[in-house]
Amino acid sequence: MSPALRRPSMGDVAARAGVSYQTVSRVLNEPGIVRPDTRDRVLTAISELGYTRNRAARALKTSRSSLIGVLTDDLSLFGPAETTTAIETAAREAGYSVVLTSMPHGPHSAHRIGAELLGSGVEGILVIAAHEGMTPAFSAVARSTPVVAVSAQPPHEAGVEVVGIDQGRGAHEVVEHLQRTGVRSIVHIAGPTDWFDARARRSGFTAALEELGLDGEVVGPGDWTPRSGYELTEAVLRSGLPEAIFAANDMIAIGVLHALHEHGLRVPEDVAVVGFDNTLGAEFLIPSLTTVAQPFAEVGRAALRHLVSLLEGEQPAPESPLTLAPRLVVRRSTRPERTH
Amino acid sequence: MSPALRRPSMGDVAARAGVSYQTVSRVLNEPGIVRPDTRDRVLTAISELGYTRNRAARALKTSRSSLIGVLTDDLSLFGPAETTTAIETAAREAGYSVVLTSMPHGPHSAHRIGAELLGSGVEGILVIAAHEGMTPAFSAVARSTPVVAVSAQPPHEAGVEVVGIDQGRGAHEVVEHLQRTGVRSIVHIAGPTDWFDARARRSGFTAALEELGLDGEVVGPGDWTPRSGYELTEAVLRSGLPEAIFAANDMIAIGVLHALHEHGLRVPEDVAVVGFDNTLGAEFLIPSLTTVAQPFAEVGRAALRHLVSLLEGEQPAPESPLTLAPRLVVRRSTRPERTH
DNA sequence: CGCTCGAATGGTAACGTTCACATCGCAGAG
DNA sequence: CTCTGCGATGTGAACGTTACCATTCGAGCG
Repeated sequence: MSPALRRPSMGDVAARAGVSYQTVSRVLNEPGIVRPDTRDRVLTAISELGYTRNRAARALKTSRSSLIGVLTDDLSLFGPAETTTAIETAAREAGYSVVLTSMPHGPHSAHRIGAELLGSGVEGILVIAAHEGMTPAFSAVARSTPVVAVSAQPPHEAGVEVVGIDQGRGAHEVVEHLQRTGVRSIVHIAGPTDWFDARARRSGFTAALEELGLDGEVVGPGDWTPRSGYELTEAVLRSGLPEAIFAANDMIAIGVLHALHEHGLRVPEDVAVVGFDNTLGAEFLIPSLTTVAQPFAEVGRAALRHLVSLLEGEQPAPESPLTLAPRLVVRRSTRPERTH
Repeated sequence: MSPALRRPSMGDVAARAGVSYQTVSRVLNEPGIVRPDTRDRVLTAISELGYTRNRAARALKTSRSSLIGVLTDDLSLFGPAETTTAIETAAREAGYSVVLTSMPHGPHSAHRIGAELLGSGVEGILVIAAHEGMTPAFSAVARSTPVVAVSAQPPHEAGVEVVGIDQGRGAHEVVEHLQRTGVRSIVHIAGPTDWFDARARRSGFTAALEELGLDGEVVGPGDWTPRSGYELTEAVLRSGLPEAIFAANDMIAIGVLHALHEHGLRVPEDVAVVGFDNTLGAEFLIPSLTTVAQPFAEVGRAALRHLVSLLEGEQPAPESPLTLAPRLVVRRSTRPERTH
C-alpha cells in the first residue's frame, strides 16, 4: 500500500489536483474542453507524480491496443531490416508500438504464428518480404484484422493489401543498362521461386530480354546467400562464358564475383555483374557493384501509413502510391554505356 | 450486439459449456485443478467459438503485460539483427511478445525513447549494442523496470545488467593468429569510441600487443561503414605499408580490402586483413576474410533468459554464463600460420 | 429577478479478466 | 447417521481507464 510500490493512477493525480479522475481523463484526451487553470493544476500533478496512463486499462476500455504487428521473414537480410526500422519509426510517430515477430522457417508455422500475433492484441499486421508460404495464413488472419503486405506481389490475394517496390521495373532497367554497354546475352541467377520479389525480378528479366531482343537464360534458384551465387556461377562457367550475370540480389552477386575471381576472369572486362538491393558494402566490393537501390525505408513508411489509414477508418489515403520505383546504381562491375 | 461483431469473452464460453466464467479461467490457468470432463466441455466450447483471452484485460488485472521491449541501435547491422531475431524467437517460446524500438541517432533522444518504451507497458527491456549515449537514460529507466543490456561492457552501470560477448578475447585471438603468421606489427582501425564493443576490441588489441611483444597502432575511429574503412586505409597507406590491418568489423574490412586492391596491393601477401563479426558474405569477399565469429544468436537467447528470470523472480539463473566467447575464423586474407 | 442554456465538472457503469472467498457435494471417520 | 474435510465450482470485487449521463454554476435574456 506504500505509494512508492504502486504506479500512480488517475485517482492519485485527481486527488493531488483537487479534481475528479474524470477530469484528469479529459485533460489527457480532450484538453480543449477543460478550463485552463484546472488543466494546469492537473498537468502539474501529473508531472509531479510522474504519472503515465495504464496502457492495459486503456486498451481494455477502448478495445484499441495501439499495437501493430510486424511479421518478417529474415531480419538479417538487408531489405527487411531497413524496412522494419522505417516502419518502427513511423509507427512511433503515429502513436503505435511495434510488436515484432520473425517468421521461423518451416512449412506450416505461418498459420500458428499469425494466430499468435493476432492473439497478442495487435490492431493490424504488416507482413514484410512475403513469400508464397505465408499467403494462405494471412488471408485467414486478414478476416479479423487489417493486413498489409510489403511485397512485390501486385495481385491482391484475398483481403491482403500490398505495398511494394516495382521489382520488374528494376530488372528491366538492369537489362537496358547491360544492353547499352554492348551486352547481347545475359544469365540471370534467380532467387527462391516461392519469394514474390524473386519471381517479379525473374519475370521482369525475361520480359525485358524479349522486348529488347536479347539472348539470355535463367539459372538457379539460389537461396539469397553468397554460397548459392558461388555454386551456381561454377555451374554456369562449366557450360561456357556468359557476357553478363544478373544476380537476384547483392549477396548472390558477392558469390558470383568470388567465383569469377577464382577462375581468373576479370569483371567487367570478361563478364559483367549486376546485383540487386544496394546492400551496405556493395559500393566497396571488388569491383564496386552495379546494382539496383530499393527504397526500403520509403516502402516501410508507405505501408505503415496505409495500415494506419485502414485502422483509423480514413479513406485509403489516395496520395500515397502503393508501388514505388527502384533506382539503378551504375558502378564498376559493368562496362560503361556506349554513347552512340 | 450481434455475436459476430464482438469477440467472444469468457462469459460466452462459460455459457456454452454450462459452467461459470471462473471455471473457464481455471481451465486456462490451472487445468489440473478442474475435473477432466468439465475441462473437455470448456475446451470444446473454446475451440468452437474461436475464443482467445483478451490480453488487455489480463494485463490490467495481473499487471503483467507479457511484453518485452527490445531497444536496438541499428537493425541493419548484422549483429543486432541476428540478436534481435534470436531474442524474439526465445521470447515467443517463453510466452512473451517483443516490442521493438530502434534508437534514432541523436544526442538526447535516449531518455525520451526509454520513457516511451516504458510507457508502452513492457515488463522489462533489452538493450542491444549499447553505446555510451544510452547509459544514463537506461540507468534511469532501470529504476522502474528490469533492464538487461547486450553489450561488451563488463562493469555494471547502475542497475543495468549486462550479457555480452568477450570482445577483448576476440581481439586477443586475432593478434595471436597474426603473430603466428609471422606478423610483427599491426594497425587496428577502431570503431566509434562511444560504442562499448569498439572500445573493448580496441583495448583487447592494445593489451594483446603488449602481452605478445608486438608493434602496433590504432587509427580511426571509423563509423562501422565500408567507406570509413576505405578512407582510413588510404590515410594509413600514405604513411607507409603496414604488415597487417585489423578492422573493427567486417564492413570496415570491406573498405580496407577495396582500398588495398586499388593500390595494387595483394592480400595477404603484402598486407594481411582481419575483420570482426563474420557477416554473411565475409567468406566470399576477395579474398575470403579472416574474421571473428560472434555468437549473436546465443547472446540474444542468454540475455532473454536472464531478463525472464529477473521478471519471474527466480534466482538469477546461475547456469547461464553472462559472457560468451567469440571464435576466430581463419580464411584467406591472412597468411597460413607457421608450424614451428 | 426568474428562467433557460451551455460550459465545466462529477458520478456511475462497464470493458474482460483474475483473486479471494464462499458454497456445494461427497467421501470417510467417529 | 452426523460431522469433518477436501476437491470442485460459483460469486463478488477489483484492476485503471473511458463512455455516458447527471449535476452544478454562472451568464444572458425577457
